[in-house]
Amino acid sequence: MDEAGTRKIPSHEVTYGRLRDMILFGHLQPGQAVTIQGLIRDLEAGMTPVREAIRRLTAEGALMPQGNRRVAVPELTPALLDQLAFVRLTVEPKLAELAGRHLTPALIDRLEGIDDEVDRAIRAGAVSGYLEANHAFHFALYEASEAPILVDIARSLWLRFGPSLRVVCARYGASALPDRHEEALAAMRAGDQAGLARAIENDIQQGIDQIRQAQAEGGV
Amino acid sequence: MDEAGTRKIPSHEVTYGRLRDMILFGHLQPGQAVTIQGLIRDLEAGMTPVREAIRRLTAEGALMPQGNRRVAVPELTPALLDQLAFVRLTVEPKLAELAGRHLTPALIDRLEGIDDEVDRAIRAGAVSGYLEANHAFHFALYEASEAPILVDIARSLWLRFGPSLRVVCARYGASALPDRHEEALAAMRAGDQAGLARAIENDIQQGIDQIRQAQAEGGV
DNA sequence: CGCGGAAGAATTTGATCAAATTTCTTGAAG
DNA sequence: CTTCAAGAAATTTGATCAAATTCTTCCGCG
Repeated sequence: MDEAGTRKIPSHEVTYGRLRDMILFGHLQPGQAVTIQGLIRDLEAGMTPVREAIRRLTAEGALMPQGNRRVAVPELTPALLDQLAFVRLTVEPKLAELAGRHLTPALIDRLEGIDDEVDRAIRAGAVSGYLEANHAFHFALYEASEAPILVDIARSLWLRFGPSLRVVCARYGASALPDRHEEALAAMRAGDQAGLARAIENDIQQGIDQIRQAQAEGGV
Repeated sequence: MDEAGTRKIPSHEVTYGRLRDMILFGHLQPGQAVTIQGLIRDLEAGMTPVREAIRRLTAEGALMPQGNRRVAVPELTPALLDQLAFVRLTVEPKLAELAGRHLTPALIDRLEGIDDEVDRAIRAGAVSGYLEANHAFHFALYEASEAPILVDIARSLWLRFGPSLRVVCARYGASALPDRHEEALAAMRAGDQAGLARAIENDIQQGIDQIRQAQAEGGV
């Protein structure tokens, strides 16, 4: 048998996934700096995997080179949020519409199951659980679009969005969060692609409005 | 304080830039594989810089992991081109419109100078010169938008577009290529932001049509 | 006798780590 | 306030190990 190590997945992939999730689900706050040495300690990984993970996430916009040799989670200014909103509201409804053409009953069932998790997390006030289940719902749907370039772009947008969303959740609680998924699921069952795209658009718009409101109230 | 510093550029940045330009300007063909060892030889760089350059460009969609351990320049299928077209036609006219709000006479002069280079390259049939000058024109404009997220996305799209564009140029010659830049420059001088966005949209549409036509005729 | 395929060896390539070097930051002294 | 030195962090090279591809050889079959 094999020994303890899973040799199938390279260490740099694992390290990338861990760091990505830390950013995506808000375990690193906007503005927070990351160092190679610090991640070597925290993630218990070697230097090469950590370096590559940082480079990848920098290329995806999840990290930004700050000044000379530092890298940090970027803060979402109102101007940046406008740009994010513009692209998200273009790309993600399109993904939903495309996905609507390839939906199977099995996938709809799976999405309902994920949405149940979202609801449970909201009722329990579990911020991390909400963020992860909400992400899972959207990307399980988007993957069905069979449009890898659009999915890539959506991933990058979510990485830029995640840290700030976490801050909002922590401030106002998870109960005030958007869940237009019922609307989306109804459209899926009805085979209504345009309605599905609209439901996703509303869901996204609501999340963006939450962050805009939080920004207006100060303290990012 | 001291003059615009001669900050030393790390080797991995230089290596990234070189490899990126090789892809962007079609010196690597669609489907062509790249190896770490090969790039160490060709770019005369160390292993770490090459690895990081590959990771970054993979994250940007300029390279794709092929099967088990290889990475290659992805081929642009009709389905992928549709996705690219959708996002390019959304993001780049928007970039043009935003840039239109920050145009200065100096920048317009500079863009005219770059467009002269484009024309010269077309008349000379210089494919590489055309690709580089055309890229310079668009991104000199886009940079003025002060919308870094949209610029990032546009860069990623161009990286996915470049190799196939080169193939089309090489096949039909550079003289059949789009140059709606005059239209764009006229709109800039008139302060017509909507017209500028339309001109850029036409320019992009023309480039996409060229590749669609080439794909329809076979041989990527 | 020639052809084809499979098994195994050799070479190439990728992944990871550790050490050496360079560069930047920081804090104290002039 | 500037300058210099010490320390920490990032960069880079080289070495080592693991995985995969390629090449070779040999056996069986037509």
